[in-house]
Order: sequence, then structure tokens, then C-alpha cells
Amino acid sequence: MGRWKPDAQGRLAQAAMELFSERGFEQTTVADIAQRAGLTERTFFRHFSDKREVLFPAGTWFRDQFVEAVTAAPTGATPLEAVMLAVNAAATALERETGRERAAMRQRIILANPELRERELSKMADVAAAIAAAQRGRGVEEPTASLTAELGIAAFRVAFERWVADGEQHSLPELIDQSLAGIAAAVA
Amino acid sequence: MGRWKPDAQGRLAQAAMELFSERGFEQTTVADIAQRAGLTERTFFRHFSDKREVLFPAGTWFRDQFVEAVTAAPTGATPLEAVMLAVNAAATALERETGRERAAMRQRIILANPELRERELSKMADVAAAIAAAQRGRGVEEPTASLTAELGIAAFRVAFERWVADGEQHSLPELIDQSLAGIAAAVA
DNA sequence: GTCTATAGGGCGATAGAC
DNA sequence: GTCTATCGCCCTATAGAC
Repeated sequence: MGRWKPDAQGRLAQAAMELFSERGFEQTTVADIAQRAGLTERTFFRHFSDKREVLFPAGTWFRDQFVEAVTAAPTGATPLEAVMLAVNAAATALERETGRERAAMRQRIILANPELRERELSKMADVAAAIAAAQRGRGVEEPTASLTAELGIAAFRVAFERWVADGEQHSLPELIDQSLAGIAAAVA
Repeated sequence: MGRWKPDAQGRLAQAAMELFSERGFEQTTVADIAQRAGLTERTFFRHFSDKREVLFPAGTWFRDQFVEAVTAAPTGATPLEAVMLAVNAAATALERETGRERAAMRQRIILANPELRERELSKMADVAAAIAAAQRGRGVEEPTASLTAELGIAAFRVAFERWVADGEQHSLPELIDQSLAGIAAAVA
């Protein structure tokens, strides 16, 4: 046994989720979170650059799912096909690793607060930029690289919102397919 | 002449743009902005809910350009056509009312700071949500309403970034057309 | 207009792990 | 010895309360 209890970051993230659910993001101070995790305020800021970031402890994991799938797409795949593969891969990984219940709880917290909504949008924009860069790495030129990346993120966003809605029965990859089909139908 | 100099909000916005350009967003305090505008810190927060908002003094004007154009689209127009009309109308209005130079300066400030980038993304997400609502008002069903809205915003975003880039010669509506054509080509 | 709580950064001290 | 996680205390600016 070390001097400190293990996984300080995980305990902070867990405590934050609980407190944000119980009394809301605004009504929870960083000191509250740290206290519940058995740590101090100062330590919180060593693990997370700001209070919102505690809801995104996965770092670049999510973004990496997209980037790796784009990079691994067959050489013959069109730019849009590469993005479609990536969105599907990321959706499958998210459903497997996080699960619908936890994703829905996290989404409820985020939607309840404008600051958290902003941070979520920022993370998705980072993903879009990373996808565009990966596309350029496969030889796709601008503006196609950015446009297909934005298209993929748009499809993901719409599918995700439906996935976490009450009463939704379909799996995330199924909803992604519906999103992508909807885009194709709208443009046709 | 009234008791106060006119257009307090405009003076605050102008002072903020200058100071953010000169020394950056972080290095500028609200007190600095208020002082340059000849007002107090307290007055700043009566006009803008937070420090970032001073870069978005137009309120809902920008969003309204999209919504009005979607609502005014001919009944026969497809969902995507309605969005295309709206994006073009908003681009034309922006180029006319703001101009490329001022838009580019504002964009430089925003890109230099993550907090401002987040706020910008949030505003664009508000526009997308408003477009989707206007589409539903025309009888377009989900998820098509949201997907076409996201598509339009994606086209606008990519075109806008090119427009404010150094050395760009095309007008914003021209770049919008290229974006929309790029989407059609990628999906075809 | 004044007062105050909280976010969040700077810096140094501490005490394990190695 | 070095490295790293934790804590303590100081500070300022934001932003909301009164």
C-alpha cells in the first residue's frame, strides 16, 4: 500500500459526477468535489485544468477512435467512406466502453449547464479537426478533408442525441447508419 | 445631449476589440475595458453577461439572418435547398454589414483564445438549433431537420475560415457555393 | 455602487517511491 | 540522491448577491 489511495483522478471524476447529478454543476464547488474524493482543492487542479474538464477524464481516447479508424481505412475508400468507417468505429467503441446509461447521465449533466455544453462542443470540434488532419494524411485535399470531417461529426451528433433520449431502442451504430443515410437522402 | 455619452455598449465592444488585439484576451481585465470606454466595471456587466460576450454584441442578428431565410424559402424547396438559401443569405448579409477586414480581426482574437473559441462554437450551435427549428416549422421532420441544419453550418464554417484566411480573393458567398458543391461531390 | 464567493494560477513545503 | 503526487497559503479577476 502506498501512502495515497490509488486513482485520485478516477475518484475525483466519480465524485464530480455524483455531486453534479445531486445538486447541479453551479451548486457544486471544486472544494466539494475534492472533499468527497478525500483530496484537496489544489490537487483537483493538478489533475484537471478547470472544473469542467473533470467530466472529460478520457483525454484523447474518444478522438483517437476516430483518427485511428480514418487512418486505417482502405486506400480505395472515398473520403466520405473513410469518415463513415470512423464514425461507426467510434460509436461501437463508445457503446462498448461507456454504455448508454452512463452516457445518458453524463449528457443530462452537460445539457443542464451552458458552460458544460460549450466544453462539449469544443471537444467535438477538436475531434472534427483531428479527423480533417487524418484525412489530409490519406491524401485528401481541402476543403474536402474538413467538409467530410464536419459531415461525420454532424451525423454522430444527431445520432448520439437520439441514442441518449428516453425510450430510444436502437443501438448507437444503428442510429449512426440512419444519420448517414439521412444525409445521403437530403443531398441526393 | 443626454447625461451620458451615447452607445455605451458600442464603446465597450470597440474598446474590448482594441485591447484584446493589443495585449490578448487573458491579459485584459474587464476593468481595463470599462476604463477605456469611460465606464465602470459594473456597467460592463449590465451590458454583457460575461467577458466573452463583448465580442458578440450583435445579439441574435446573425442567427435571425438564417432563420428568416429558411422561413421565407419557397414551399417547393427541398430541405437542403432551404438551408442553402439561408446560408447564402446570411453570408451576403455578413459580408455587407461587417466586412472581411473586421471579421478577420475578430476571428484572429477568437482563435487565439480557447475560451473564446468555445463561445464561438456555442453561438454556431445555437444557430444550427434555430435552423433546425425553422425547418420543422416548414414541415421538415427529424432527423432531416437537424441534419440539414448541421450540413449548412458545416458549409458556412469551412467557407468562413477560408474567407478570413490571408490572401483569400473570393467573396464569402462564392466560398459558400464551393463548400456546398464540395459536400454534394463528396456524397455523390 | 459595494461586498463577497469561487475559479484558478504561482510558489514552496512535504513525503513517499525509486 | 531524483522524481512525483499531495498539500498550504497567497493572490487576482470574474461574476453574482445585496
